[in-house]
Amino acid sequence: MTPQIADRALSPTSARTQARIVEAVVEAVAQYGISGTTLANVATLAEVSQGVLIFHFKSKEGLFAETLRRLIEEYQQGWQAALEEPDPLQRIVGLVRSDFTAPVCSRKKLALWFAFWGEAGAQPLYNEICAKSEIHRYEAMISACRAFCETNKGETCDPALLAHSIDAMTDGLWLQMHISAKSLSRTDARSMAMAHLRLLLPKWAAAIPQ
Amino acid sequence: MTPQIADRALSPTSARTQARIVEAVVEAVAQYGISGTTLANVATLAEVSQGVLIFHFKSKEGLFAETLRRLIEEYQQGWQAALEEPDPLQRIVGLVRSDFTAPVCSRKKLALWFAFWGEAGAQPLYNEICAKSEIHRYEAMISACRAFCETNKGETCDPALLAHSIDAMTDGLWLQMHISAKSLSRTDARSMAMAHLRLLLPKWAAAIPQ
Amino acid sequence: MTPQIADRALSPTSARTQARIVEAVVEAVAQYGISGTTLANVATLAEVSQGVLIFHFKSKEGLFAETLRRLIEEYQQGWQAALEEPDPLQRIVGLVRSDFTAPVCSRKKLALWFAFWGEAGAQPLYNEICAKSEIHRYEAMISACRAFCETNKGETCDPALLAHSIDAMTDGLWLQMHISAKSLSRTDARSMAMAHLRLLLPKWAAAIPQ
Amino acid sequence: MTPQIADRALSPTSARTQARIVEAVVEAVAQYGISGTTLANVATLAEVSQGVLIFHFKSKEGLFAETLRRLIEEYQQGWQAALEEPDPLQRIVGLVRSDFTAPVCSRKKLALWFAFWGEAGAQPLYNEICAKSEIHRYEAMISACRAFCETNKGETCDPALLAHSIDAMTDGLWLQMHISAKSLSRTDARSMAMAHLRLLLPKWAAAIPQ
DNA sequence: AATGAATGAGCTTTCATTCAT
DNA sequence: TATGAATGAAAGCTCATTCAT
Repeated sequence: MTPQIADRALSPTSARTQARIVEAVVEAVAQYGISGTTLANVATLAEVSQGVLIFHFKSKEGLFAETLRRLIEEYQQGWQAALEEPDPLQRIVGLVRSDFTAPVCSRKKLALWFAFWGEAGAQPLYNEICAKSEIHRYEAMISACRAFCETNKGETCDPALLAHSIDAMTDGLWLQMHISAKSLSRTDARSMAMAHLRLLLPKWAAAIPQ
Repeated sequence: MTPQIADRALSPTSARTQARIVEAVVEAVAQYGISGTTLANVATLAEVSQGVLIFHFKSKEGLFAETLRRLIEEYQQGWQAALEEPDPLQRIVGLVRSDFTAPVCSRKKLALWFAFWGEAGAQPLYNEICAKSEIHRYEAMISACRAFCETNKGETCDPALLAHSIDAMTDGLWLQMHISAKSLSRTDARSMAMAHLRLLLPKWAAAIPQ
Repeated sequence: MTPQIADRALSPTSARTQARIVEAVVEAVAQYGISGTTLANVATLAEVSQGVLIFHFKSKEGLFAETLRRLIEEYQQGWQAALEEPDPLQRIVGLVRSDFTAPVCSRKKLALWFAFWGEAGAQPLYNEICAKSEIHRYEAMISACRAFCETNKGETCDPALLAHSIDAMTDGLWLQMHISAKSLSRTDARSMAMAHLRLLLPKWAAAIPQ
Repeated sequence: MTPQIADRALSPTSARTQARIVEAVVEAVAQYGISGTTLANVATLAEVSQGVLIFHFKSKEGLFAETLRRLIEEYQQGWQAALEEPDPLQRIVGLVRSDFTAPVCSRKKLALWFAFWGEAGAQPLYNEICAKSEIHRYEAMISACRAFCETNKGETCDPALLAHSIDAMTDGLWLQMHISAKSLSRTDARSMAMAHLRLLLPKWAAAIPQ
């Protein structure tokens, strides 16, 4: 969706090669960290020559940025599916649950997210890409919250507070899964997120699944 | 508390130099990220020669590890002060609030934490240091939660759930402060953490400060 | 015969570059000694960048080891030619004379041998490579000596003693040529080796050339 | 005999410290080779600070040169004892045997000799020191040989050839002991040297010991 | 499109030497 | 005399990038 060369269609061969390379970056970053990931070990993992990496992505930074974009893209496709749900509460539930699906929330993907967040403090490019995605996602969440509050006029219901609290809990659970001293499993984390949601919305607890 | 050479006292000169160097690492990592931090720019920031870095810390990795240890040490000294509080609930409150004090929760320190967490996925050494500290802190939190539940026998009160939920929220708020698309301030984050606590313990909400 | 990468054929370009580099190492060690030979001066002598040295030989030690292997290889090809001689005595003579040919016994090559032998006391790798080659060569000498003694049944003739004595004399002459206080020439050394041989085998003196 | 500071007597303390340092150099060179010997590991072995090395020997090269001088000095004191023998043949025998005494011919000392000879190709200073010592020793040997030939007028006897052959054999045996693929013992080497002498002087074989 | 040898700037590290104490 | 922290030049090595093929 955000290919490197936007104005020209990629040949199928190129697309396949690029996908393979990005996959190798994911593997390398998870294995060696961002500072330990070199074009050489990416090339080895992708079983291509070093030259093609530059050929397709122009520079190492370009390769990393593209990898981040695809990571975000995949994440986005996950949560956007939840938006089709007509009921606002179920939309909120769907958004939260999408953060704990297997492809999004694997050990490898979490390592990738934290690797980029770790660098984001210093690399404005990553920061910007991450921030844009986060805003996008937050917008979806808060509009679901707003819709939910609308439908429950009698109750005091602050959509912003709700959205922030939900997002913070999700992010925190991701961090705990990543550092994993307590080795929190994906499903345990999801259960905790749901429990938090029930705590936030005690009146609708029955409608919120495990 | 965790000096580099544990079995021999450092000369005051050495201690001062080492402190200056570690300070420079903090600055450099916050500014350039872990992968952009070189011995050269650390030496420049500390206004010492590159040689002393190795002289005192043996290697770049040793320097980073020592920096991480001191970061954790500082953090720990913050939350351990809260343990002196006799009332369990106030101990919990104190632990949470200590995560949002200025020295622990500055933009620079957050960048440092996330830089290390980003690398922790790949660097077993960092992972181990972080994990050990996290366990230590979690122990303090859960024992406060247990004591709190003890004193409130009538209520259903799961100390583990309580502790996990509190920690997850704190971690999530740190992450949001770091990525900062919504530019969450330290005091706002603290307020949200307190609100979350009141939500978890509605019966004691009045005893939980802003 | 002992290429760096044994399981894959080198491209002609690589082979040429590697040969050039090894040649430069020989020059550098002869000129500056092992401890004075740096990747920088090898690169300068070979007129290549420092990077290629590592690219082709992985490390400085790898480069030195390969140089030693090629030195031995060249030496070996010299003495193995002598083995084709059918007469055992002439085979012995041939082996001895091969130690004093121009390519094997130049000032530069001697400097190289002694540089490696000097380090061999401390570097197990060099020691092993040297020892293996020496055993190989000694095997050739002693089997020639055994064959010679066989054909001269009447005489008392200890092949091991003969072989050891010949080798010791050769080695000693090499050392004297290297330290060269008396500036012993290659041909003078060869004459002395031949004289020593005639002394050891007085009955066959006439068959042993100058 | 050749102290670093010739014009001023050393204090006993200094002399002791210097001796200890030189001993450490011997150890270090035998263990790590010349290129692996640093002031740091010499200081560690000698259990002194790095500063004193420079204080006493001015530079690393000065330290090495002094070590070489003391090595030679010790060697010289060994063979000069043999000169007191009135009989020329026994003087020759004594000179040869002095090359195979325990202090002169240990694994460590041989490593030292070859380390310096290895560098002598490139370091004029070492070369000069070695050469001077060698000439000195050769003078002693050839004058013994001349005296021997004098007393045996009837025989053809070339003192230079004799001396060269003896020295070459000794040097060769040293080299073989150093590389030691065949693990030649000191006493075996001495026996071979004696056998060589008997071969050179068959008429006097009975007077030449094992 | 793809390769892989080559480059060269810059990295981490080493180490002889200096110097305040 | 002796120490050991500090220096700084230079070492070995890494790695993003280039380019002839």
